[in-house]
Amino acid sequence: MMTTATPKTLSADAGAASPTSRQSRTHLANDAWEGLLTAHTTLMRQFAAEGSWNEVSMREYDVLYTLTKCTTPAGQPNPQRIGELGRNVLLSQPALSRLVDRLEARGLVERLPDPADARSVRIGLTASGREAQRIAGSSHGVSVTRTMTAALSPEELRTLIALTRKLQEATS
Amino acid sequence: MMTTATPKTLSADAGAASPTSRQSRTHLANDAWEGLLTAHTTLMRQFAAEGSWNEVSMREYDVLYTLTKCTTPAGQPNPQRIGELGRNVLLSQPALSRLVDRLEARGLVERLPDPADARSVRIGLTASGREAQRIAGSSHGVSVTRTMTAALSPEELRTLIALTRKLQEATS
DNA sequence: TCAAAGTATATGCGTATGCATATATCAACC
DNA sequence: GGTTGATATATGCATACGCATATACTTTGA
Repeated sequence: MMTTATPKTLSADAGAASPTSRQSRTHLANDAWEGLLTAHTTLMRQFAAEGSWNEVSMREYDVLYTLTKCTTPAGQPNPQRIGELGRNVLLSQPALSRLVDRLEARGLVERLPDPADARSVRIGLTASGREAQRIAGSSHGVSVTRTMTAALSPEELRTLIALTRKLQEATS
Repeated sequence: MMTTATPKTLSADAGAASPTSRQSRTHLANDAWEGLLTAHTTLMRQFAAEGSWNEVSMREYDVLYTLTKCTTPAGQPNPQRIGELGRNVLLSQPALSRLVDRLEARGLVERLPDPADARSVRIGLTASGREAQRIAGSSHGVSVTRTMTAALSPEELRTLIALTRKLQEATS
């Protein structure tokens, strides 16, 4: 999906136990990225098809989930800055600002002033927002669990977690 | 980024060598998906920032690359159906149809009749399209190689390829 | 303390996207 | 062979997006 040119033997030599047995490091790196990208596309489609995204779209859910996830060490809800939310969502800052507009208009989040910085705005979940996240999430979570466990063993899941964490850490 | 609710210990217990040491299979599956999603977001941003996407946007490149990649076993260029292209790109069919419109207007691809099926349209790369892919791809390929090899060893890259392949196969 | 540079969010505007649906063709069945 | 349902792509329309920029505030440094 995304690599330099002339692949030809892209995944043609994967017959044996060791997939893509002997390749240049460049080809290996690009194949890995392409694999990640393709898996992402395939899984996104799968999860979009299953799950009920009538109340809340997948991208909106992504924001609501991030807000649910982010709690203080003590477990208190912790309204996030728009910029912070943007780190998790593949959207431009203006697009995210307007996504928050729409969520706010529907009463799912609220813009709160930041006591420490008057430029900033804290986005907080409302009760409805928390509820919407919970409903969409339960359906989605089942879907994710089913698909991921069908494809990978627990050990492989752990390996995938470790590898994606390394990628994040090396990039950010 | 995307999981069911009440995560709390999302990646908090990853202190030791074995990350996310003991978790329910459900939590494991959702963490793996979240990891994949976050890595995707982070890397996409990275590759968008590097690389020169002036002539061709990343999504356009994705289509051009797919066309470059798809060749007959003999190595002949193999114009793809729009539906086939859509499998690789996270776009709706109408959006892809119009993306092809724009690429065609710029002379990067051409719509060819399908001899076997008059409903279908084959999308073929033009010389300019191949050239545009090559130029964008060389810059992008360097970026991908640098980032991926900085984060993961060759063995880890191979593992990631294997895992993402399993995910695709189990899903599609 | 004030000016200049930096940061966080919002808005104007043109374009791309998704949903629903239209159009054209194929495939199957009678 | 003609009708019915499925498949491949295209178009109308409302909406969401990205880029450039504006606005508001903070930080730095003289």
